[in-house]
Amino acid sequence: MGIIERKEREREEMRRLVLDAALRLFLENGFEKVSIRNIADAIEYSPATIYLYFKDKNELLFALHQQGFMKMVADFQPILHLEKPFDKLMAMGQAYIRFAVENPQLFDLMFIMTAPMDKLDTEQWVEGDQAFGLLERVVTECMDAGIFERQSVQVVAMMIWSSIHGYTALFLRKRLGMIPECDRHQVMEAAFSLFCDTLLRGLRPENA
Amino acid sequence: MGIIERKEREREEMRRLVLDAALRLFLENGFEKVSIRNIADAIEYSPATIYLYFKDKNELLFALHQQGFMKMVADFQPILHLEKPFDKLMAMGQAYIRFAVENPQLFDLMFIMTAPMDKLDTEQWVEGDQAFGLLERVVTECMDAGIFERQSVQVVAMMIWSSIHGYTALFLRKRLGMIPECDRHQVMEAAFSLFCDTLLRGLRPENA
DNA sequence: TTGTTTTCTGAACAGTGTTCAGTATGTTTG
DNA sequence: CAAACATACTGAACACTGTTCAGAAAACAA
Repeated sequence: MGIIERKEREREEMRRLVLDAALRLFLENGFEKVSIRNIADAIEYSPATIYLYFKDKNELLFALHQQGFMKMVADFQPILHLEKPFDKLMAMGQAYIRFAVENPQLFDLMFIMTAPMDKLDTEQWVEGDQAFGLLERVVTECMDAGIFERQSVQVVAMMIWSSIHGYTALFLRKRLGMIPECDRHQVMEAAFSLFCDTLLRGLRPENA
Repeated sequence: MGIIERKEREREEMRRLVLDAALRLFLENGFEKVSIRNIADAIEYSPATIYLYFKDKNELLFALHQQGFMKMVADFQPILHLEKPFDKLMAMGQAYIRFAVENPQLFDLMFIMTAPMDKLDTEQWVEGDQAFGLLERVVTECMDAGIFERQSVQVVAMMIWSSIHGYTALFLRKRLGMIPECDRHQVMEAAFSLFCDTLLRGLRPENA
């Protein structure tokens, strides 16, 4: 009786249909301007149907947030094959920023919007955990290579992630109005590069 | 003819009445759950009346965002009288984080939400400019005191602000799920303190 | 073909931001 | 003082939103 398996498959296809349409609309029009009714129209179903496959809008957003993480992890993959640990670290920072600039809506969903996070609350955030794990691994490599002084990997990774995230969050939410439009890109790059230098100098072992 | 002046004053009082009620409701119930109608009910006016004093909801949010900056600048005032420049810098960082934790709604409005920012767009963001100026001044003092190597004040200030902002933004938007609840506070503090040390070591003049 | 289960939908509910004609109030002028 | 004007306010409506649910339609089982 493969019939229940086919049903399961059809169910998954329907979820995909909804998610693909939703993502397309979100990327086209931004989040504020896309409603359940819009998505339903796009796939030619009734709005009520969507609620047969997603508990509510937040669950739909959370599914897209997961998709965003899959894309991000895929984007990061090539970096992990670089040789020098510190180059890896810098490349990851740049990739993070680039991901945010090129996929602002996804990034928003992944790291800024509250909505998709409301459903899990105190529960473990596996997507974030996985991505953070990547960073921790590279930090560990930097320590193993003697580039960073040995100390809590978690704390160092946290500091680095926060710093990179800060730039991107402020940029995406248009909080860089104090820097003239024309200089902005330059200042951002300079600040990133300064951060890398500062890390290198500030975290290196004392006897180096 | 002080009559038009009185009208002007009454107009300002009405704006205050709306803003005070709005802020109270926002702090009580969060942003998502407060509507123009709620605010109108609270001050016992019709919803339409609010539109005589604010162009739309975004303008109201922007006014509250300004109020948030006034509070923040006031909170920062005592710090500016500290003696050692680097102590000032650290105190500012801590004050920024503390402000965010103690006034999450205001902070949201000031630095995260897109809504209040939509109205000015490319225009100058005077509130942010002013606050950023405070930071730039302290960074300059650190350079003058020989604690930091001389370089672009703007870039250094940018780097520091971004880093501190990163922590708070991730924390407020519940993106620290990979750190167990119990350790979180500890890790955050450790990361902040590590950042201060890293700055000190990474930005000090070469010959020191 | 009948009965049962699953999948879907129209219509409604309670809410949102916003507009506007019309009323009520306050101010100025003849 | 009364008429004319200006300002302040509101009820009702518009076009939306997320969400629910009784009942129609389709798919499956006997």
